[in-house]
Amino acid sequence: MELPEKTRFSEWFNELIFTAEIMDVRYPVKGIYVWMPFGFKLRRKVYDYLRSLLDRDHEEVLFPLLIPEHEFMKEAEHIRGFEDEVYWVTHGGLEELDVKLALRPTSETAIYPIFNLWIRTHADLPLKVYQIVNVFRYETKHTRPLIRLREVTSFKEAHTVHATMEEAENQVEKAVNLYREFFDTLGIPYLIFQRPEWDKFPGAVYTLAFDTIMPDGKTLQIGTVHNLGTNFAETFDIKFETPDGDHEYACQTCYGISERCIAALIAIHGDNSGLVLPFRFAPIQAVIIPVLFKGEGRERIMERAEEIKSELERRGWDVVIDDSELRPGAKYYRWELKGVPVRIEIGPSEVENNTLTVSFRNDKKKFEIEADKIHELTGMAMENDDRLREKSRRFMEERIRMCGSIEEAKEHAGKGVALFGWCGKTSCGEEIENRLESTLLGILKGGYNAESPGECVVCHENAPYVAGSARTY
RNA sequence: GGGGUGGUAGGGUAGCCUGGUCAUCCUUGCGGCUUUGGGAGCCGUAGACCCCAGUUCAAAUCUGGGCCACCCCA
Repeated sequence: MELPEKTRFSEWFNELIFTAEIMDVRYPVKGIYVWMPFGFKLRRKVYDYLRSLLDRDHEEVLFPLLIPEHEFMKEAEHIRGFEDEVYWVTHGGLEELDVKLALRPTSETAIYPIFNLWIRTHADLPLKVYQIVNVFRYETKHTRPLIRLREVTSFKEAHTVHATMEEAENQVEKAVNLYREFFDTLGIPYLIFQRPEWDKFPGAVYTLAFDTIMPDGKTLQIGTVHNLGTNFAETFDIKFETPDGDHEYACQTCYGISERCIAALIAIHGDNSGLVLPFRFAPIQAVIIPVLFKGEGRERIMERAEEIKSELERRGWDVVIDDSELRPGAKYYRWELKGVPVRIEIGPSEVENNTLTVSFRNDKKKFEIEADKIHELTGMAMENDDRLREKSRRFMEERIRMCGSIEEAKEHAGKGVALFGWCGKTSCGEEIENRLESTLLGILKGGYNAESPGECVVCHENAPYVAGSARTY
């Protein structure tokens, strides 16, 4: 029952996911897991928020899971990027299908043939839609819950279409800002990189990616934004009539976030006692623990607990009273494991003095407040979340280092993100990957302030860019 | 991509080498008594040899294959 220490991150994470009842990891197919009720509530709160951000200027749609082979095979680069990992539906019952159907690994080739029908003139643009769906990838190595999955259950993908490249670039920036807001609210710090040519989304002109640093120093890609230019428009013949009557290919973007955001949320905030969750996203925001003694006003304590519960619920909190038969200490451990941000204890003394004993999950310090100051708890919970965010940011920044030499970068890329000057040439980029034995994340575009030292860490020629490298998930 | 280790109850394990008695222990679940301000105790009870084939009078144990998990290296 004892959770491994967080310093043994991999074990800690796997164990926590299961014991905190986020996911049941026992589903008998590799890389496929079950969302349990508690985990699903967490997912829902996070995705409701993500939805609310997108709903500002996107429309939600739902495209089919199955993609006919001839559509999937249209975009050459795209196919090459995914062919190793696509699941195919080849049979209907006992009959072999004439047209094989791909389980979407991502939905470009499902959506864009229909965009071709939807888009006629400049008045149809810009078009901005998103969907939250499951996608399938036949991962061959090391699957793990929430991080490397064969069925990604929570893929939010947005797809936009624009008249000009400039507008598409603009949209990329908007998407980046939207993701910034999302991760800032979750308290997940990030670095933004423009991925190297060989690591961009298959079919994209360029790819920006959000990476966060996990407790073991490896980075986790938690969001991507792609400028597709006219690459897919040319393949799927997505054209529009301009005001002048010409026909031009549209420019597209797409950007995605998966349940890796929840992996990051858990990994970054959690501690040796279990989950730590920001108030806003906690499935249970407060637990009330009645402390009952034999014959000492049990009914009065339970009544009081109910009153406090209703009071908090009126303020929109999700509250649980733990009236199980466990002793109070056992209950504390249980709810700390589950990351409940606020704990309120009510016993004979609280009833008598009209107070509440409160403890926040973060720092675990207990204190008393007057019961009629209960309205102050929301503000305190928010301040607590601010501290969580700061702590996470500090953690990340401690693991980023500007490195002046290959040797230094290699040393540091095993512990966090090594930054260095890069001329931008592919040959130097490849040499960096080989010599550092880690992944070149790309050109730093945000999330951390760093100036280029002026020369490339490999060729020592002029380096306009700061690039980063790390071991990655 | 390469290598290694393993799969026994809901979770964690012993037994396996050397085939043969009621498959070990901890934990969890359930019922009861007692207790409750940081993981209580006692009594009772339930629950397992990953799947498929093979060898054998007999397989958790040996052999082959499959599925799954974990670790190390690239």
